[in-house]
Amino acid sequence: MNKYHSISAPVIKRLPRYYRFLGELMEKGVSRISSRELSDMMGFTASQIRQDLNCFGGFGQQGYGYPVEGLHREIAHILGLNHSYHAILIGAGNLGKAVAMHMSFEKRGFQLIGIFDNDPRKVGSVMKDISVYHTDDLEKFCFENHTDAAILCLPKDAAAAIAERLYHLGIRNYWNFSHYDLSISHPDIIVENVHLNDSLMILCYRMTAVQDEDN
Amino acid sequence: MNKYHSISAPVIKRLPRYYRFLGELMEKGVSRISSRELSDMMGFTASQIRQDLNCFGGFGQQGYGYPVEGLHREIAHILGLNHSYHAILIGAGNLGKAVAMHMSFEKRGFQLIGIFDNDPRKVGSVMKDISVYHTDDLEKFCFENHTDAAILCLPKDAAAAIAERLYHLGIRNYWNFSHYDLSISHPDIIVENVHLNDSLMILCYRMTAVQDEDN
DNA sequence: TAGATTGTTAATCGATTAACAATC
DNA sequence: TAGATTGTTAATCGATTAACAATC
Repeated sequence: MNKYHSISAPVIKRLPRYYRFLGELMEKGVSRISSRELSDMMGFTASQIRQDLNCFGGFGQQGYGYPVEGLHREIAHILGLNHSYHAILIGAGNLGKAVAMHMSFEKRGFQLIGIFDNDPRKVGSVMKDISVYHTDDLEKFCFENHTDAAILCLPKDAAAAIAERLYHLGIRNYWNFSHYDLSISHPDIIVENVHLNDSLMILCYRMTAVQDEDN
Repeated sequence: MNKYHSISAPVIKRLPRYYRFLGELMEKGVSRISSRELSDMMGFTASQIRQDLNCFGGFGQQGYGYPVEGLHREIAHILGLNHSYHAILIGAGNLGKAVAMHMSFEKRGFQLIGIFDNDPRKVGSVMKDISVYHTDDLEKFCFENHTDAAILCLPKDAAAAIAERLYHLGIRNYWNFSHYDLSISHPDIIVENVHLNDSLMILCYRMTAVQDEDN
């Protein structure tokens, strides 16, 4: 059984933010911090910060606060950043290329081990030391290389078919940039979605809502 | 006063998803749908769907359901997708290029009117019919062109200084891909964050949590 | 009219905030 | 010891779900 049994989604979503702020504090040479000070920095209440951290253990010390470096390390461990999950990326278009080049996978618990595309002009090239293979070779590659997760950077129509093949290959973890809804067909998979369109529409809504207010 | 006064964040976040599913139903030629059927498709409860929609008005009909096309159009309007907000994009690296090329801004209430970068090799080029300018010309451009929003696709260190300049130019709406926390300094701005690192870490957490469970 | 399904109120559930005793 | 701040329980707040009357 997971030692952090059934942590609620809102708490988990805040963990990376804690991790980020603690990292910044470390860079600034701050060695200890109280929930109150963190609260001022981050915009969460001090109470919430203490509640969140206590889901995982008592990392602080009464009358003193939290040790910045220790807490940073603890959260890294909670997030599982010490892992090196093998990930493949499907779709080497603009978005796939950006994800491959831009992300520090190693710092986030992953290692990118292969990139796939069905454009013959891209196949055989190398991005960030990683070879681009043809999607036809997906099965071959996955038999030869243990693969933990797939990153989907392809259009919706292509995503459905590829997802089916990946599932069949035993891959159960997905970072999904496509607009295809993975979790509908297979309930036993873990999907983290990045829906850029949704995000942009939410910005549009908020801009519009404020404008209406002014009238 | 906004006619959709104080809609809660969870409801707003679900709107783009409704919009997406209704669009798919339209493509399939479905003309009406009940909250129950939508519930099965989308994984929300029927009750929640009815509650959500009723925040904005009674779009359904008892005994019949919701008209797919009408509801789709209504949600587009609620989201403000009929607008054409002028947006500029700062940072034409891999990520910025992907965002510029990949997104259908027009369908999401925006129009991309300029791209900025400080790399002289990029300045003067054209991406998707949009010119790339030097960041030095930001002020000049914004004086000459009405600008509603800025898309930040640059590294954290650069983001802080640029954000300050943009704020000074009167830009209050941001789609932020950088790891710089905009909202801290200026509380009067609207920021929609896309934190890819956070998203990847959450995937890592969930993969790790499941693994621990198995032991 | 009878069946279906919404709109809406009431009940439940969960997350956040407040308060304070424990303790460094 | 006195002051500060955590860990934790209790109170509040808000979101989701259930139920059902209204009505197409």
